[in-house]
Amino acid sequence: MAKNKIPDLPGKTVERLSQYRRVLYNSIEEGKTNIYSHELAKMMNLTPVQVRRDLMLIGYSGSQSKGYVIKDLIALIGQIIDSEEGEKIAVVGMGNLGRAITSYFTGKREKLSIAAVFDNDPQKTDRIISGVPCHHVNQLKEVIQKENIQIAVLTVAPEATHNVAKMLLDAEIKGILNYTSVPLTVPENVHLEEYDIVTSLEKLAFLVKK
Amino acid sequence: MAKNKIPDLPGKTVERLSQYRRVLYNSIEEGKTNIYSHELAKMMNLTPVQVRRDLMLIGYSGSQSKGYVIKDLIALIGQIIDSEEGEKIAVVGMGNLGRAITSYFTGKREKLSIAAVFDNDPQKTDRIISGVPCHHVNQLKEVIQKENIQIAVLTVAPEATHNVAKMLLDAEIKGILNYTSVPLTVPENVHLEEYDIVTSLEKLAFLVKK
DNA sequence: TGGAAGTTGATATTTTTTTCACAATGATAA
DNA sequence: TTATCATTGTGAAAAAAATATCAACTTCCA
Ligand SMILES: NC(=O)c1ccc[n+]([C@@H]2O[C@H](COP(=O)([O-])OP(=O)(O)OC[C@H]3O[C@@H](n4cnc5c(N)ncnc54)[C@H](O)[C@@H]3O)[C@@H](O)[C@H]2O)c1
Ligand SMILES: NC(=O)c1ccc[n+]([C@@H]2O[C@H](COP(=O)([O-])OP(=O)(O)OC[C@H]3O[C@@H](n4cnc5c(N)ncnc54)[C@H](O)[C@@H]3O)[C@@H](O)[C@H]2O)c1
Repeated sequence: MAKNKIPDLPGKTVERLSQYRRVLYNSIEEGKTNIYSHELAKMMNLTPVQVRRDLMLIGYSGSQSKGYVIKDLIALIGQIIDSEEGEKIAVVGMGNLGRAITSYFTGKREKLSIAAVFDNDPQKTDRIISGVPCHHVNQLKEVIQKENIQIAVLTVAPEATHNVAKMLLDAEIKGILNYTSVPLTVPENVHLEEYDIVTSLEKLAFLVKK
Repeated sequence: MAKNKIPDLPGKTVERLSQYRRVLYNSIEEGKTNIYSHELAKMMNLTPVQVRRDLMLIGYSGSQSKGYVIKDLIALIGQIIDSEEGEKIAVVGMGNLGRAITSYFTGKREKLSIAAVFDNDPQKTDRIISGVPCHHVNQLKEVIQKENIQIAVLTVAPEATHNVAKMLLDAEIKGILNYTSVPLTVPENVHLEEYDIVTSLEKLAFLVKK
């Protein structure tokens, strides 16, 4: 592994770093330049110690009097979690969810962009959707390799999940974010995240009934 | 607390129980009646020990020869995570995401239903969307209390988040699933879950670049 | 009949994640 | 100058989560 400047961070810390950056952008907009661990913690429903521990892990130091310098912290988080050249993303399945995600995400991050989307419905393909070209799914491998896309978001109809996943692996995708309710299994050199709103709601329902 | 039949389960176990049930439904459809821990584990990318541990926590016993009886297990998971009378949900913000979620979720679970949705755009209110009545947000408290809705999904425009959250708390909501990128803080008797696709994608990008 | 294979259930252990506790620092003001 | 205060950074402890290990049970088959 060539780049070894990246510390070996706990997964939870990586998620929080992304969230820290999000709220820090808001703070900048409000005109703040510095922030204390307890302020950041409050905004994220965490403890100040948790915040300091995370920042310690990425090697960032603040000052006791002024706290952390927001723009430096944002920059450092970027160095840690962004890739320098940027990372391209594909969304496969331009139904309700795929379109919602594409229109929401587009332009949100400098180093992460949705470079192509796919569907198998000719009504949707060969046009621009939310500023992104929509290709027919049978061009998936070609486009992914040409554009050097490494990450895919799966929002196809459930019954198409396994087929499309196979195509993605064949195109040597490196990470998949699976929103279909069909669980996937991938080789261990491919990173997989899954999310289902049903799980979140059932968890909430469980907590509420207690 | 009246109901004390509910074991005090780890949050992670609750999430997995919801997912077990989801894949078990699929297995039933494929004609299976019994399942071994290693099969369930494989489908969910877990270890068999993890599966057995979770089932132990809810007090379910299988047989060494036949494994677990799928329909019994589904029923028991239901007893644990579902509320008997069912739980009603509101979705606030009928934009792209709110509509995608509503159409996806409706009819998916017996004990969890989206009973009302809200928006502030007169073009969207006072009609049926994906089978659910859409009210103007200024009727939020009234409808939530009349329908006895305890859980809300927040998918409004970011700038409306705090206002709407305040209204939900005022209507004595018990759980909020927040999809806006604006972090919320709620009283501790209210349960809060947050999810943002940007976090998932940034985490994936981090893992991919390593 | 006996033993090999494969499974569950549970205790023990390890790993990961969070929290505690406090020394060190620097700013403030008496 | 010196005491006070709020803050950071971090080793140590605790809590939570995952994994290892293995006895006990069932089935099957030689
Ligand atoms: N994880 C969540 O929280 C969540 C929320 C909503 C929906 N979903 C899931 O996301 C998926 C999409 O949901 P939706 O509401 O957008 O459904 P949808 O029916 O609106 O969209 C599905 C899209 O997939 C396309 N498609 C079907 N087969 C395809 C194939 N082989 N190749 C390429 N595209 C194909 C269809 O043309 C359609 O555009 C479904 O699997 C649904 O279960 C998940
Ligand atoms: N968490 C995620 O992964 C994710 C993904 C996509 C979008 N989002 C967020 O979800 C929200 C909705 O996204 P979208 O793409 O559907 O946007 P959208 O603009 O399509 O929808 C927003 C809806 O909220 C309604 N609204 C605005 N103010 C309101 C108010 N005061 N009361 C009631 N309704 C109000 C609007 O009328 C509109 O229908 C945004 O905050 C967006 O940032 C999150």
